[in-house]
Amino acid sequence: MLTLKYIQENAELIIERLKVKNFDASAIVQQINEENNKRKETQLQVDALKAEMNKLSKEIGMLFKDKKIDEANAAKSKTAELKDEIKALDTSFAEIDSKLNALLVQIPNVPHELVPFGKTEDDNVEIKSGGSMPTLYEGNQPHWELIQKYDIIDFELGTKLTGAGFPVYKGKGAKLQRALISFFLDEAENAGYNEIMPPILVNEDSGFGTGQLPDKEGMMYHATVDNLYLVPTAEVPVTNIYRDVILNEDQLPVKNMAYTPCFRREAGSWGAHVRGLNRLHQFDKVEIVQIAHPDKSYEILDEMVAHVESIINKLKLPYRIVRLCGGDTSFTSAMTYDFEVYSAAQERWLEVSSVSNFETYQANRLKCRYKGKDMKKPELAHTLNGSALALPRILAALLENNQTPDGIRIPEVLVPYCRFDTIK
RNA sequence: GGAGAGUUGCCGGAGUGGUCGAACGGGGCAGUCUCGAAAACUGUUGUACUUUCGAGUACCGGGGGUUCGAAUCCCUCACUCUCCGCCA
Repeated sequence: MLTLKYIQENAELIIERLKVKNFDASAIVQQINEENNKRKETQLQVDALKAEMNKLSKEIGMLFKDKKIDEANAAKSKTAELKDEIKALDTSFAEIDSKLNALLVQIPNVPHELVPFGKTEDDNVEIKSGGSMPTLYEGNQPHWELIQKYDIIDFELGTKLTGAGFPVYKGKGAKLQRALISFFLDEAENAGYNEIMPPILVNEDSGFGTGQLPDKEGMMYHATVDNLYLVPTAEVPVTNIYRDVILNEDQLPVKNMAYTPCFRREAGSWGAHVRGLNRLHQFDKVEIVQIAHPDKSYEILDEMVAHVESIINKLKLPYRIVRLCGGDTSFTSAMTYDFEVYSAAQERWLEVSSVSNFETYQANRLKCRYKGKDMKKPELAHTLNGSALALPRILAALLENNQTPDGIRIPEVLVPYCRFDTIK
């Protein structure tokens, strides 16, 4: 969420910029100002009363010490009224405070000035493309047919064991998953990221810290007996490592990566565009996460984009990078780049990575701060994350784009990991 | 799952009803000394909100309660440790 201070100092700018996200913030900003004024007023009163109470209590203590019991008891009787007043004001302060908080979490992150206006993905701006389009042979097939043909991924078996959207990877399909995960982790390691293997169940506080809770509760699987949530992305546990942490300025940037399975309930529709591997309830992903100095975060965003691009290049997939328009940029993000790879048999672009700078928006919820030598107070850090990469759609594109009448060719970089070069 | 003991600042650790945001030790930072360093000595060292910029308020695992007054007493939840049980 945005900080109160920032909202107060930049109300006009926020309202103007959020139009890019098609969000009218004017009413909420006004309500926030009103609540905040009430809050200040109440705090002023309650603090004064408490100060008086503290003073009285000390005096009573002294009187008892001096054995002036009667005087002490007289003073005691005076406190009752004060106590009631304090209690009442404390209650209304808490109410105002939670109202204010509820308002604050409703304002999306302010988009960066480069984020274009727009409502849907059609308004995203392509900033780069690369790789060469494959020309497939006559009779090529989409991946959902290929996986059956070579018996490497079994959706029906997954349905038997769990339900729709939980595929079973078999034989070379399973090995290919393992190979991709190892390859992605090694690439991230070479780029200076520290490997983390986090829990894949998280508590409520963590869900709140990265913004999945309270609003997007429906996206996560909930283990209700223990009140834990299955992670929708490694971003949640890995970013929450820094919840309530004050880092030293010289520790920045913190570069972590993690492989986890990801679980998404995805209540949305199921149709032609979400066939096969295009949308799953459980999938694998390697995530890169950075905690950055505010002055460096956009430089770092570019670095992260370059990292993802290098991986896709090594896999020799045709891709394009788009800067998301306001309408497509998520609630919490200030700027997001999406990577799409071309799926030749489906003849469409598949989103395989999303790299975002959240600036201080997540950090404010997390209370993730840094402090430098010459700083009086800690400041909020910037958080960034990106998929590097999500497996299923990469796999779909690899299978489709590399199919030949004699089988599916494995990209060279993966062969040492797979220890086979063709799926026949 | 059963029984018991705990949770205090950057770390260790004292504090069982009042002057405690908290002894003492370590660490960090600044200074003295030194060509420099070490040692020694001196000082300093949490976060948040409010502020008429003097200060005020809150925080000793979380929440609630008792009391004029709670780190300290009570309730509750979470976590940690020890023993028993179970177990990859």
